[in-house]
Amino acid sequence: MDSIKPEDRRKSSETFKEFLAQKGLRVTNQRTAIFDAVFNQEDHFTAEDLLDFSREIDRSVSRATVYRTLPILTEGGLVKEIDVGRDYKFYLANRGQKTEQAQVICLDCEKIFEIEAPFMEWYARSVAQKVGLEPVSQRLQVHARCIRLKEGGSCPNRESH
Amino acid sequence: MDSIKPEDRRKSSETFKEFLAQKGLRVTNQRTAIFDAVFNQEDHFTAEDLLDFSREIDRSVSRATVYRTLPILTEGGLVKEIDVGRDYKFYLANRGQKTEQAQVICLDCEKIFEIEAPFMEWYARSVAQKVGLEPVSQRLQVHARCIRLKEGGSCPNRESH
DNA sequence: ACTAACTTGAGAATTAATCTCACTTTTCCC
DNA sequence: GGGAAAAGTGAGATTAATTCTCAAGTTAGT
Ligand SMILES: [Mn+2]
Ligand SMILES: [Mn+2]
Ligand SMILES: [Zn+2]
Ligand SMILES: [Zn+2]
Repeated sequence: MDSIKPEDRRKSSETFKEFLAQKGLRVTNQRTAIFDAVFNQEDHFTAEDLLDFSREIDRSVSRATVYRTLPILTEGGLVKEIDVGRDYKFYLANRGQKTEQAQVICLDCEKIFEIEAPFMEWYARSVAQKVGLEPVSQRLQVHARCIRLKEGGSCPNRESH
Repeated sequence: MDSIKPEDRRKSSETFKEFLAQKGLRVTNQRTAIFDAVFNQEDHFTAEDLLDFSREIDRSVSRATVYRTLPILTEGGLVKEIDVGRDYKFYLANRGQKTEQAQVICLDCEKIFEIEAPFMEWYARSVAQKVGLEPVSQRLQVHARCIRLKEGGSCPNRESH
């Protein structure tokens, strides 16, 4: 449906080179492949997913380099790291969404939705204030079920949401 | 400061026996030790912590049994499981607090505070509704810093909070 | 081109959590 | 009280995401 325009991807790729240069990091084929793989994805992906995607671009990418590159991307704000309490993490290309987003995890289809949560920062601040602390970041996760599927049957993972 | 009264502990222990019986589970020394260890703790603890605490009560408790018992306690609502994104979980004796609690994690002293977060359920509902989902549970985590300690120096982990 | 510093791949290591299975313990019936 | 079946347990092996090690390959200035 809404795939990424090649021009956007190219532009992002330029940004990435600048990003690396600016941090004194070298531009390598592997890092570029990983970066491109990240921004090919519309949805959440795991490190292992990313290894596969990256290898479709550059066969030589290794698991170690994926795991080494992800922190660079997340700390640089290019990728969002999401931990919903499983024993592996999810990642998401950061295309400049709002910071006030919650994760709604459907218990029926396991899908994760990034949903705007207005005033979340303000709300978190009001909570943290109670112990004399100042928020640096906050996250809200909601585990939920389809309103429709009250009884048996799986969640319509497709267009339903 | 506010330690648990022996009578309360004994009462809880009775509740535990009923709890097990009612689920068709057997009352063993190990389970009892683990339960007592849990309710000796005021604060958050890890599975490994709990192993130590339990062994102080019954030397024979094994790691396997701690890990087997924790799900029984959490599913039974006696213990609250808390995942703040580290690679191990925390647990907390459930003494019947509000369900609307957020975790505020101090980045200076690593301490986790369970803080009341009024209207959190309502708020989560308003977010989940946007994708046609109905909340089953929700969690808000706030990473924060001491308002005072803007520059160097460690967080006064003691009475400060 | 030269080279120092950086980066990488393969596979070993780490570690929270789970699993296996021979051996106990608990329950429950007599 | 025994006795047996079912449930539970400990020790140690296993799993699996992630991190580490280090020899070999690359990058980016000179
Ligand atoms: Mn986790
Ligand atoms: Mn793990
Ligand atoms: Zn769904
Ligand atoms: Zn603190």
